[in-house]
Amino acid sequence: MPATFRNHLEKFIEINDDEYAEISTYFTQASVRKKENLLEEGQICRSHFFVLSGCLRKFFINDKGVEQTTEFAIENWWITDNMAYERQQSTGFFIQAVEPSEVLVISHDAQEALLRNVPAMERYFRFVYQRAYAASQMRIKYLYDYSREDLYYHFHDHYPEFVQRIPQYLLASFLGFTPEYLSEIRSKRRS
Amino acid sequence: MPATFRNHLEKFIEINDDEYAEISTYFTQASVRKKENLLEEGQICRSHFFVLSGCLRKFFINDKGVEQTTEFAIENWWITDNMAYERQQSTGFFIQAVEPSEVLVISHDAQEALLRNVPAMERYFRFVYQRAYAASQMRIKYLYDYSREDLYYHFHDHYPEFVQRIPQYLLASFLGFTPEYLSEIRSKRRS
DNA sequence: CGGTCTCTTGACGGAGTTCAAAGCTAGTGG
DNA sequence: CCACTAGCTTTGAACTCCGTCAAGAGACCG
Repeated sequence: MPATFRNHLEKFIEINDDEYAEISTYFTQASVRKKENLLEEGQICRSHFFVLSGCLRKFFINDKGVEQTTEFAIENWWITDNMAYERQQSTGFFIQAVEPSEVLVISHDAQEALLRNVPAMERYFRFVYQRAYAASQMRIKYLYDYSREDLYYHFHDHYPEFVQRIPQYLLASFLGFTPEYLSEIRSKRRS
Repeated sequence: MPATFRNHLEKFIEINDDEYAEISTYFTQASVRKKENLLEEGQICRSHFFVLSGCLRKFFINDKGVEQTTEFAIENWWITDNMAYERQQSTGFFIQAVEPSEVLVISHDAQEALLRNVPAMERYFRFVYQRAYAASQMRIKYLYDYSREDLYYHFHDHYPEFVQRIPQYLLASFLGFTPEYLSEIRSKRRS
């Protein structure tokens, strides 16, 4: 496994060479092409993905047949359908590469074993979920607090490099409105 | 500390009497009256609350001066402003008792020490945050997928005892719309 | 170059908000 | 135990944000 993952782990926990060697045995690595799916609606959600490079998104298809993006994952983020993963049930989501990406993959069984056998990883994942939960709570606050227009400007100012990186229609999908309305917002400020 | 907390812990981890005795030393217990605040906007968020009985809610006040409820916590749920708690920063939220409640309180410092000294609690909190994160993700999905009316019926069918328990205007606030609109929705079905 | 994918523009419609006022309910004190 | 008040819920009218639909203009890739 690439050194970037070890560096990432060491931001949270201390590990020695032996431990890292053991941790490595639980993961596999995969390359995904743009638009390739790592998870599809109806499948059992067996894997948890860690993004080494590139960008993934999670989306579902609503009753009008429109893709609704609920999450992006870039370098050093974990992504899966956590509810379906935890219960090993079928998912309502797709996980797709927005860019060509490199990911680490761990199966649910492997993750359980890893947590049992390497206690430091309990601590690591406690941090990961704690931060993810806190971020998710703030996201919910913004969804309540901001208008669609405000959401766009907030995201635009907070993650400018991200707005550069992904197409507008995915950004609109993530922010919960239509590409047409995003276009309207952008034209307002230009004038 | 009441046995209900030990029962709750033992759904996730195994602990013996000595461990439970140690765990107990990190917590204090508090009674809160209806409408009493456990946290107020502008304060440093120092505590994490576990609800033994009763019901708490978390809300913020938006730019129009309206209270927006983002979360309820009933028996066996944890609640705090996780982002502010983690960073020991000032919060933008209030946490208030909806009903007379009994809570366990742990400070940030105490929680850190507890996690260091009782490894089983790393595992416990990993579970807690993992589930909370998964639930939060599903909540976000619903916010994207459902109309306000659908949100009401979804909540109504999924947590009927909860709809009984809390006043309508808090439910409207939690679902992200006005009491007037909730009233309109309800009158539709009655006819 | 040709075709498909992405972004823009404008007209119209509908879900949900705002404001105001009146009815209802529940807690409180006398 | 009743009466009063404050807080909660309902109703209706006007308004706004944002979605839908349709059509055109760029832009990217083979």
